[in-house]
Amino acid sequence: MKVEFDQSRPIYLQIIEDIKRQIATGVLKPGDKLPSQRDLAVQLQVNANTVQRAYREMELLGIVETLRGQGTFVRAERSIVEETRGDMVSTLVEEFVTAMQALGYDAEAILLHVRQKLADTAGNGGERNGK
Amino acid sequence: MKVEFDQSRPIYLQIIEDIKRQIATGVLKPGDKLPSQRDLAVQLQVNANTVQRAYREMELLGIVETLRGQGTFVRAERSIVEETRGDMVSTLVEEFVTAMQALGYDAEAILLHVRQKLADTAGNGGERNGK
DNA sequence: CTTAGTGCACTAGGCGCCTAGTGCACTATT
DNA sequence: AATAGTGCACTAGGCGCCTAGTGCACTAAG
Repeated sequence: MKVEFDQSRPIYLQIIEDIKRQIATGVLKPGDKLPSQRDLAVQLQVNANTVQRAYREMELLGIVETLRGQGTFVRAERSIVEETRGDMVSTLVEEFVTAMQALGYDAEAILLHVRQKLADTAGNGGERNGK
Repeated sequence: MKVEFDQSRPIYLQIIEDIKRQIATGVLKPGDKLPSQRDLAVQLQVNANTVQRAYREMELLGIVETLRGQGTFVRAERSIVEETRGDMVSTLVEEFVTAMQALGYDAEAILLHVRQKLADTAGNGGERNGK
């Protein structure tokens, strides 16, 4: 697995975001078992304590559930999955639009840039199945 | 001035981003004098050394120019201003689109969300003068 | 020359993130 | 009972960011 972490942000937060994304996209489903703290630590080439911290935080967030001696599992009922997904999207869009407006772009200009980027991506093998 | 800093990221980086944004949007123009390190520190309620670090970094980036004993000035010739602006937008759009795709959204869905957000913002007193 | 404003270098310490290592409690399997 | 896998707590240390404070060199204005 890839180990790319943004050097300027806490790793444990990035681990949480990654797992939340996997839950939101259905890669991880309710009831699924997460890798053990030790395993994920090896996989991400990170210290076990860092993974431990990420898992603990997610437990407090109600995203996962821990069974001592057995492992950590995706707790999310349907509603929570969708809520998580919704929250992530809202935050993303919110921050993007705000930042673009702060740079002086109006609605049209923002949409234009997004369309352009999407067109580029579609061209470069970044083919996405249309569902 | 407001002092809101993202707790999870280095303050000196956020100071740099803010100033780059001001340059990109024309709030700060080539030749303009930045606040002195001490003044900005007071203004942002941050230690002078933190501002010092931000200024030093920007000097290395070629964004500003320092005249010992006089102050720090926006160095950017036209070309650099536009380049800075372009870089910031590219990065923003790139990261936004990538993140949305990682969440499983296709082009249409992404555009829809952006349009929706823009519509909201336009409605809520977030009125932007049409230049 | 004196004074004020500036950039800049330096020391010292607090705090959070991360690493490293150890040990214990619990569960499931054998 | 023994073993392996798990979550979890604890200690110790390194490092980066930030704060706090001081002093020096340079520039401009009086």
